[in-house]
Amino acid sequence: MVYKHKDIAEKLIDRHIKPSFHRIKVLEYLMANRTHPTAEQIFACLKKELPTLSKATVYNTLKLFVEAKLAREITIEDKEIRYDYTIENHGHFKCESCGTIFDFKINVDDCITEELDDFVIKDKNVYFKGICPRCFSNT
Amino acid sequence: MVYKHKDIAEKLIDRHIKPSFHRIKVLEYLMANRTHPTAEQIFACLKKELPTLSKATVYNTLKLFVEAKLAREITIEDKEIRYDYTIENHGHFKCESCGTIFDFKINVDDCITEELDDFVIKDKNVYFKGICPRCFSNT
DNA sequence: ATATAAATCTATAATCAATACAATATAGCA
DNA sequence: TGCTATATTGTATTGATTATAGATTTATAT
Ligand SMILES: [Mn+2]
Ligand SMILES: [Mn+2]
Ligand SMILES: [Zn+2]
Ligand SMILES: [Zn+2]
Repeated sequence: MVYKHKDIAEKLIDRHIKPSFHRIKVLEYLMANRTHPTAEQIFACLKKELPTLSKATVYNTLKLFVEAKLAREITIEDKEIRYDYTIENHGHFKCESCGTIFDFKINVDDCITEELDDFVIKDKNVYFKGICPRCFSNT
Repeated sequence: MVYKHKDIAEKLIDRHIKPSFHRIKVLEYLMANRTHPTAEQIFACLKKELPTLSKATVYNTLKLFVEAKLAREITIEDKEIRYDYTIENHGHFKCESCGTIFDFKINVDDCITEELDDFVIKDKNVYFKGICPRCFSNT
């Protein structure tokens, strides 16, 4: 899928973020690469195209996006934060063999008790780990 | 609850871990403090009682425990790993205001689809974030 | 009991993602 | 054009975790 810069800029404006060129490029990357990349991966890839890009900008931009709910952080591994453009509720499965993070449908609201009735829930994450079918069949 | 060192040693032997004095103390701490402490917190507290204790020993010991499924890692925050003696499936809610991590009952198996049927699931974590009732009423 | 080997522990250095910060560049506007 | 606020850069720093090597304790054998 290819996104027009104008449309991406509009998404940023909707969230009251000024659509600078770098911000558009980072958001474009997230929209086009639904692989739950790390800040490092985003930086390395965009750096080729934008030689002056700074790592700090990538970190700053991603933090902005998360605050604006344009992206979500995946902390399935303590080592590194991964970023997901898809906000809608879904779970993440990380294959311990190949490292791939898969999405899966889940509706946790269906299985929580009234225990949390008085809690203000702002963020929900479901993280599974194990072996993916491809890695499992290669053993 | 107070635990006897002999009983704790047995738990370690069951998992094929030699029950050294320091290992017993760390496990005792985890059993007595179900507050999801960090390695740093465990170290700081035990250090008072065991002046020669090294931070590396705490880290090594915790890693051993996790591998042996005597404890589980909570990576709800990317900043730090927290440790939980309670293995049985339950969710974690972190209050963004006071930092407390609450346990809650949840059975995710009830709400996953057949999407993951071919995946080998070794670890399941449910992390919620928001504001706890106490902090909410103090605003 | 003493020697030898193995396991455990300590202390310190190294790692590395993330953050802080100060300097520079850019964009929007009078 | 200049002014001001915002965005970006480059680098220094942080801080949790890991690696490593030597010291100490524990176990085993003679
Ligand atoms: Mn996802
Ligand atoms: Mn818990
Ligand atoms: Zn895999
Ligand atoms: Zn609270």
